[in-house]
Amino acid sequence: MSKPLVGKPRYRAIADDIRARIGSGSFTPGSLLPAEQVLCSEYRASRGTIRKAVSILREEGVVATEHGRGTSVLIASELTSNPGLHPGGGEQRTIGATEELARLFDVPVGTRLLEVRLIEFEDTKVRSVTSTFTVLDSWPS
Amino acid sequence: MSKPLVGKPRYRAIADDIRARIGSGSFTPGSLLPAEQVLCSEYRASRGTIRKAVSILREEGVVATEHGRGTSVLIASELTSNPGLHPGGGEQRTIGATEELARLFDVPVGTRLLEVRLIEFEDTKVRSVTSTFTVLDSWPS
DNA sequence: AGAAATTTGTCCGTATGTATC
DNA sequence: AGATACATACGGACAAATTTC
Repeated sequence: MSKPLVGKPRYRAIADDIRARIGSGSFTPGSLLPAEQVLCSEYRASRGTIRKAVSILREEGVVATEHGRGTSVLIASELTSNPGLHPGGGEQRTIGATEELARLFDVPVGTRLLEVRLIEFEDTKVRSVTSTFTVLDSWPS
Repeated sequence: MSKPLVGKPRYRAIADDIRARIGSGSFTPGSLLPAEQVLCSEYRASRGTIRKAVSILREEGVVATEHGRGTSVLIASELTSNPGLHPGGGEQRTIGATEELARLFDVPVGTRLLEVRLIEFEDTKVRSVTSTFTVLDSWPS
């Protein structure tokens, strides 16, 4: 771990750590994350805290969870080179379809989507944010 | 209440009920939702379940929560006439800024945003989804 | 087919911390 | 300072879906 863990909630620190492990290749796309019980032991945290951490990554489209099966890693080391969604940062990235987007596209949750983001500025202030999503391929297969 | 509450988790049934109460005008924009403790009593549910229900409405941009203050209603009976985000449904709605959008716009979470959604079809299949967000006004003041 | 083990989902209760009024 | 209200974290229990044997 070797994380400060100060100033932010444990569930967020854990989410950051898991995200980093995905980015570094410790967890590879298509594979399953360790079970919640295992993560509880590893991080010495309760299941609720672990589930909250994983839910963050799920929201980000980094992983997708299936009842009774486990949580799959969706994206790879793109994470490290992925500039994210900050103003002035990169303008596109791949994500796993969230529940809402999956419903719109009528594809399974976790389907890889390309997000292209356009940010319109007014001076230094953000005036509008536009995101366009398209399906890249299907997932799991 | 008088709800079936079957086939869906209690936290979702409760979220649906609160959303309906907002839509019907029982809870008006700008006012605070009853405290979590009160909702616990009303729905005879644990605090975790109530918090999960409220978090759904927060994700939807229907309400915004402030630590130590309470949860404010953001939108009004638009809810009932608001077609939402289904393909073929309406194309715009107002939401409260989620954490990510708030960061991009550099405004407080819950700031009212206008979302305009454009859905491109290929035959009957959705090819792309584009959402544009702009700031409507500030919140709380 | 079916039983058992695994894994995530839901729900409860409690305690403590932190922000606001 | 005190009261109120949300945030975080723990623990336990059972249900539901999947996989494995």
